[in-house]
Amino acid sequence: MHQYRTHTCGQLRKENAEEIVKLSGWVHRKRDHGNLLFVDLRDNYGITQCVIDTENTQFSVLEKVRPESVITITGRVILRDAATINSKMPTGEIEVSVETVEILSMADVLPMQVVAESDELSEEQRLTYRFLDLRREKPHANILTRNKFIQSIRRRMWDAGFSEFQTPILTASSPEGARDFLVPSRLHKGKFYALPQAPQQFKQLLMVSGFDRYFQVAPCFRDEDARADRSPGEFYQLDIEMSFVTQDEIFATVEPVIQGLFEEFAPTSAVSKAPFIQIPFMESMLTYGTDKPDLRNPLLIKDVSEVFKGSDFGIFANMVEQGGFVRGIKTPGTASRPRSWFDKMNAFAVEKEMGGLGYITFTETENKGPIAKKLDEARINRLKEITGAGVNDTIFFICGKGDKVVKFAGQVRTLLGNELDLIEKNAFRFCWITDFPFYEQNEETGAIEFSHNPFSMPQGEMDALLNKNPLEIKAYQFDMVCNGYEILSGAIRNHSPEIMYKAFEIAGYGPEVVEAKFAGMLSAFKFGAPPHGGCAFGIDRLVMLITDEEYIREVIAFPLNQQGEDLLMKAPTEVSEKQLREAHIKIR
RNA sequence: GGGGGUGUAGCUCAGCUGGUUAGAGCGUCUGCCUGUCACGCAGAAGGUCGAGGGUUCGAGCCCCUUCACUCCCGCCA
Repeated sequence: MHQYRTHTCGQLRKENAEEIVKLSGWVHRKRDHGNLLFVDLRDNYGITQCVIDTENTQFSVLEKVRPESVITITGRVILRDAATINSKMPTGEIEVSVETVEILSMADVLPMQVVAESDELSEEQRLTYRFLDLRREKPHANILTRNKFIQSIRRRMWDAGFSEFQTPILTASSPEGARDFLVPSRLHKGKFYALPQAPQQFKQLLMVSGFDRYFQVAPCFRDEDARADRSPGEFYQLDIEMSFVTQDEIFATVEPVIQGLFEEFAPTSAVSKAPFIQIPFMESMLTYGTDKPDLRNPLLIKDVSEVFKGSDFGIFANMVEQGGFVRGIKTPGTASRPRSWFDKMNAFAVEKEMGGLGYITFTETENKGPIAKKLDEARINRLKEITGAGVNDTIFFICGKGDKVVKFAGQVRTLLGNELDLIEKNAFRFCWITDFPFYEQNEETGAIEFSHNPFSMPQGEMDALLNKNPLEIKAYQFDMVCNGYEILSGAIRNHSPEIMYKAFEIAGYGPEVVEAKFAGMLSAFKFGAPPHGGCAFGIDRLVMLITDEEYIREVIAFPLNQQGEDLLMKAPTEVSEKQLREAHIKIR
């Protein structure tokens, strides 16, 4: 019987000495000493050193084999001399003395070096020859980690009483949200399917169908541009939905899953313990200048507008008078920093077209900085009280108006945290962001629009829609954030047709629009719908966090490049006239 | 849609103020080498300097156009 191997290349140990074994794999490295040749043979499981000398007639065969060729070696396992043991390799105490060699697949001269560090290769090369790239240690390990991670997700979800479902890939274009990928219909001229941006409506329909606890490792498709932490085109999410739940019950269900996953896959890192802290959206925007706060950064933004109101520091006082604000960030122990450092911080603000970055520094003897002289002692004391600043500390000020400046304060917080090396190392810090506004006002048109997700339930339900200022209504809408990355988004859904009609009416849509857009959902909600809610984790982003990768491509086997192209398979591509004709498509 | 960066040997890059025949490391090929493990030593081949146009006595280098890749903003309910 033909056989490719008796062991893998990561398997043999000194206990196997004297066994006749057969190994198959890739030629990782060759070290040719003329009359003695070492070949490192590599497979998915490891590397084993094989050795042959000129007494064996197959020496010349092996000598001519190029790196990355696939070969089978038969030979005897021998113990290495003490002096030649390689303690860096799990198989380093033995080697295989080659008896026969079979070449299964000779490799051509390589277009890129497989034995190289990732950062020595260009993205273009790596993606064009992804099959070579994925042979390399780190990319290979990342994809296997992803496998184990998803395996663990499934086990944890099943253990928590969830069932896994599959929902359609060919579905209807959804009117809200991202751009759809469209698929033309052959049978229905002029009509299109869309790939799902998320299984949102289907998982809600499953709840109406009485399934109670749903999850799916769901492929999602959005025709939007890429970022370092956002794969273009497609990504996977852990999609979850539950019936008869409150927001707190969703939190309590999800927290142990995510905590457990991070403790399992990042065992040497500090991981937040459930329950995770909850930060209302408005508070997050004030204190962190973002709705994705990195809690590893200890710096906090405080509103100090009251201190400057009516003060002699005209720029700030006037801004507060005009409805603006002043925010302060205390940085501990920075009083002795040279002037050039403060200039550098200021330059950052100028670069962002934010005027500048004011500051007061407190020493034993004086309050330094141009702003300090304009404030009386009472105001200075109030500043110290609000920010917690004391001797040797500096307060940086951000002054202005509007959303852009709120976010700028967040950028300053991040900059200062990095500059002062205050970011907690080797830690995963989780929090919930809650109470997102249900509506927001379009800055240009003044129109009331959904700020997030029209499927979520407004807090206060119908009563709030009827009696509150729309801009003050919160949604049962939440995110989970880890180290500055949004890793989950979720909501308690709106399962009431009446509330849905009213919610859309406030956003300027009549019932005919709701019926046209969400016919299936509305129909389902009219025949007995359980209150339900759920959420979705970005799986790629989670794997990126646990593998400590900066780019999401590193944890996806075959990612598209930034232009949404597959350089290996050459997608997207033109198609034949016949295919176009059948799809009723004409290219302009 | 907008902004930044990069493009020189198969790969990763250097190339000064515009000036002789465009360099290095790795890889490839040839020769030597029986204990290496990023083996070593000697040698060789390998270039449309992304493409097109311009300025100049002279362009890898300056200018214009264009293409590709990459990062960011917009966008991502």
